[in-house]
Amino acid sequence: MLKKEKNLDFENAIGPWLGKTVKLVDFFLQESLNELDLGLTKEQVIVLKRLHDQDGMNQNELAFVTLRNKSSLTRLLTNMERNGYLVREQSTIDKRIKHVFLTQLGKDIFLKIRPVLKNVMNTIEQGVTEQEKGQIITILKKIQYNFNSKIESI
Amino acid sequence: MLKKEKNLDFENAIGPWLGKTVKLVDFFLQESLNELDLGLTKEQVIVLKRLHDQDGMNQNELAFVTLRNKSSLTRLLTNMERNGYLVREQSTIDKRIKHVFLTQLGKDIFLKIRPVLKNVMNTIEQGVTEQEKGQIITILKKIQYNFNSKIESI
DNA sequence: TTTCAATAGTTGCATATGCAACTATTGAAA
DNA sequence: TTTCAATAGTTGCATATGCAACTATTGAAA
Repeated sequence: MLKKEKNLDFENAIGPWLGKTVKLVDFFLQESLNELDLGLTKEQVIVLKRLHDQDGMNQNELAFVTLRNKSSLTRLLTNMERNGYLVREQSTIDKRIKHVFLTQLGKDIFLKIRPVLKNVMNTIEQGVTEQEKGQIITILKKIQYNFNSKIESI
Repeated sequence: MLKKEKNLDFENAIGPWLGKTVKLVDFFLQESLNELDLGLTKEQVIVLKRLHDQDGMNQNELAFVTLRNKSSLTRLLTNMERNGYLVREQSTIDKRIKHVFLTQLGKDIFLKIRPVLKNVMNTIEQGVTEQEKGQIITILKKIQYNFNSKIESI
């Protein structure tokens, strides 16, 4: 068992546990979305959710809150615009900026998928006590702080 | 504040906190790898790590432990084979199966990146007490259990 | 006014991913 | 032996991603 110490220990480290957990959650989310047969990806769903909360954000803001590179966001929005979920509108004040608005279709679709998101969130927290919920969020905040101070660009 | 209850609450749910945390970790890991200028992706590094632990796994096993679709793995391995990190060898016992072995280059590269992985894992756990570490892993296991029982295919 | 660094968004290039359909092979039942 | 469902891996197609270089626009300094 001494040999173990020389290697990277994935069993007793937080990182790999986190990574695996999020992958399982993502699988389940995408699988649930596929069942709806709307051709939505989980990434698109997050954008719908953010715009539903705050319509008209510009692309920079949307990239920031969804933790995406602005070029990734550009193409994600292009796909979603093509599907009629949203529109981009150039700002009259600053012509560099584009505001993003949900269309009626986008709003309707979001209402359809909301139960799916709720179900995923409920499944995550099944059997997790309120105390544990507080504990994990506290620890996750701590971890985020460790990286926020190390990462300059989003 | 009553309106909040009707919406999905991303602030007090575990899922979004998990997702954001993993994204930050992944950014930092990829950024650290980019500094080494070896052209490695974080996905490739995980494969190197797994093969370093257990050389000669077949593709199915490797897909399973890295939580990847077998077609994703096929192409990930193709890229890594092209870069000379590994080789595939058809099994003589069952010709459908391909075993994957690290080359000397692959082994050398892994030793170079091991400190980077160690650093990421240390950064995650900075300021996290042993007690908290136990807590979060316990809770993550619980969450994984919730999904493992719901997801049939990997 | 002119100049030019900073900013918002886009595009080229390369990688990673999943689904569905495919090929090759295996092994058990007929 | 022959047949055929099951299995391992690959390929086509579409989406998502990040870096670097690009265009268009802004706004402040000269």
